[in-house]
This record gives sequence, structure tokens and C-alpha cells, in this order.
Amino acid sequence: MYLKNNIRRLLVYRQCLLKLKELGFEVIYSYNLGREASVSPEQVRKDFSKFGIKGKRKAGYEIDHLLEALDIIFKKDKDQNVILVGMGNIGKALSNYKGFAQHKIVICAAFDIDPSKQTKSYKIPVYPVEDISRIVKMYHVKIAIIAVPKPAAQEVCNRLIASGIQGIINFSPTNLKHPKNIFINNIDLANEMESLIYFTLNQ
Amino acid sequence: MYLKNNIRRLLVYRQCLLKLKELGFEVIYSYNLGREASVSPEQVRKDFSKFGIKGKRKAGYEIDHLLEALDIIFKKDKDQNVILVGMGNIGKALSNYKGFAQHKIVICAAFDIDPSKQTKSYKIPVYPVEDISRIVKMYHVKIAIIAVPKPAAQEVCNRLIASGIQGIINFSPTNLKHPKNIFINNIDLANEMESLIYFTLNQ
DNA sequence: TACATTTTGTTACTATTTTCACAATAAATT
DNA sequence: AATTTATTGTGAAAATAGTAACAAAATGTA
Repeated sequence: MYLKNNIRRLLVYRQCLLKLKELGFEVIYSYNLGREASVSPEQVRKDFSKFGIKGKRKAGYEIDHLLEALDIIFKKDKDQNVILVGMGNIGKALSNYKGFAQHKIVICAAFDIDPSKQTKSYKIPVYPVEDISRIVKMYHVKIAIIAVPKPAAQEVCNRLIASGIQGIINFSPTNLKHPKNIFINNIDLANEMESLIYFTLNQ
Repeated sequence: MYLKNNIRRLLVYRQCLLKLKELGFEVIYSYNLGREASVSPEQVRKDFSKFGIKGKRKAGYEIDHLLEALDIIFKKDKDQNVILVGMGNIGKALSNYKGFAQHKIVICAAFDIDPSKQTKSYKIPVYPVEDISRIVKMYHVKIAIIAVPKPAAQEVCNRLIASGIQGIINFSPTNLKHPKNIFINNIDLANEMESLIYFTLNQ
């Protein structure tokens, strides 16, 4: 697993900090943030410490300072262009998802094999899959989302990698074969449900 | 993190085994399955061993036997009813998602505050949020999906828990406050993208 | 039947992650 | 200014997870 937990926790802290800032807080203690993020205060301090983020003893952490530090870690100085392949159920939902904008994640183009979906009527222009390479190069895209049906996923993955994509988030419920310098984050919705069910029903 | 990796890996093995079975395999070695699931063979054996699943030395594992064992672990003897709250972008996509059926996960009802969405015209009947408690009790539902906008998520969460829901998969990008006997699996799509971007761009 | 080969199952080892404990220090109080 | 209090930062300990090594067992072969 390359998706280390401390990175994921930093992202959770970020969400919490934005919320707390909105509520008017300027300074926060590891204890408060931990409570908000469902994490122990020691864990919060360790996570920050690991990335050289400093607070002040007795005075906690300045929220703005934390957010700046997190912005640097997650390179939030500029928009991150990503592409989306597959405009079915999930693809459409992702193309409309408002949460990305706040993170400066921009889906700059989508792709589908179905010509009826290759239109400018969606928020995002939808191109034929053959255009992937051209668009990837044009916008210097490094990250792609796979939201195609299972049988098409591996082929799309190969095409993406051949076009220069380096990181893929895969919503197709299949394990993609890929060179090990490519990062893949699999989100299998049914498996996410299953693991929740497992832990819920086994107390 | 309660979502232990070995459980998640078992679910990945399951996907792989179904695929391999479809391809005509009847028996598999830890080496093959590991390759398919991007996991070391030792890890595969350890995972099975931990759950008392046995192979035969020199003869590997029978796929059907593995699938049966996994079905028992994940209680696949009967359908698992779940409810869905929020028929926006993501809610609609989930309500149409075909992957659940193969896992015997059935979204038996959906809920939304918007009366225009409270209709039988979707695949799944959509009720007003006030009906959650009634339906949860009627169908003995234990698991719910939250797919409402961030500001509504905590309130919906509270209502679900009050209605008897024990496990929640939360697509809303916020950390929900909850008693510790309730399981919550947060899927924050923007954070999933962010962590992928982080690992991709930091070699 | 004896021997070689292959693959599991498990134990021992290593690495990583989390928790604990507490010294260091900043702020508040007397 | 001295003392108390609160909170960080970190090193040590504990827990968890993953890797490696190898004996045990099943199969095949001479």
C-alpha cells in the first residue's frame, strides 16, 4: 500500500482546519484538531512533526500557518489538471462534483467511446478516447480518472500510461496491470461497502 | 483506522478469483493470485491462513473453495439491504451502479429532502428524509450511504444512528461525529485525488 | 520405494505505525 | 521575578503489519 495513512490524515486535518477556520478559530491545539478528525492528539503532533510543521508550546498551532504548510505539501499553489475517462454513471457524477474545485483539482477533459456522449453539452468537453494522447500532451496532464466498465479498464489504463499519465484513480472494480512507477489508487465502491459491512456486523 | 488492510485484500482476492474462474481456472497458487492482486505470494498465504483458509501443499488452492470461504467471511448467503440518503450527483450514480448487485448489496430505498426527487421514477424508490426511521425498521437495515451536501451530513448521520443504523459509508467531505460503536467509512473523493496526486508527484 | 520438486503454512525476523511518557518551553498567575 | 499550568515535540515502548526463511506435505519421477 503506497497510500500511507499519515498523508491521508493530513488531508483530513486540512478539511477540519478549513471548517474550524470558517467557524472563526485562529489557533488550535492538537487536542481539538484530533477530536475533530477522530485522531489522538499525539498522532496529530507526530504527523505535523514528521513534515516539520511547528506549533508553539502552550499556544498550539496557528490555523493559517497549518493551512499554508499543507498547501505547500499538497502543491496547492496552482490548479491540477486531470482527465476523466468514461462518462457513465460515475463519470458523470465526478464531472459534476463540486468538491474538486475547492481543492484546485480541475477535470479539464473527459473521454468516452460512445459518440453520443462526445459533446460540449456537459460542463466538461467530452472527446473520443483516441484523443487522449493529444489532450494529455496539450495540457501536460499527469493524473487520470478511470470510470469505464470493467472490461474496458485495462485497455484504457494502457492507453493512459502510453500517453504519459503517471497517476490513476480507478473506479473500475478490477486490479489493473501497470508498471511500478505508475501510481494507482483503486476505489472499488462495492468493496468499500463490503468492508464497512464486515466491520459493522463483526462488532 | 478500523478498515484493516487484510480485509481489504481479501476483497481484492475475491474480485481476482471471480475473474480467474471466469477465465476457466479451477486451482490457483498463491503466486498467481498475488500477481493478479498486486500482492506478494507470502502475503496471500498469510491472509488466508489468518482466516483458517487452507490450500494443499504442492497443489495450491481450489478457487471454488476459496470463494466459498470468502462468502462465509463476508456473509454472502443473503442480500444485504442498505439505504441511500441524498439523490444528488453521487447518490444518483450509486443508485444506478451495477457493481453492487454482484455483491448481493441491495439499495432498498433512497431518501432526499427535495420533494421533486421523491418519486418512483428512479430504479429505487425515493422517500422524504423523515421516513428513514420507518423504512430502516421495516427492512431491518443496518447500513446506510450518506451522499448529501456537506452542511446536511451531520444531521443526516444523527438521524440514521437514531434510527438504528450501525454502519455508514460517507461520501460527504466531512468528519462525522458519532458514537464509537458506529462504523463509518469515509470516502472523500477530493482527498482520494489529492493523495494520488501527492504520491504521483513525489515519485 | 526412494528421491527430487513444488508449494503451502508457520515461525522468526524486520519494518512501520501508533501510543505512551515526559522534558522543554511558552504563557499565565501570584 | 518566581511559580504554576498547559501544550508541544520527541525518544522509548508497544503494537501492528509485512517479509523472509524454511520445515512439512503433496506430487511426480527414477
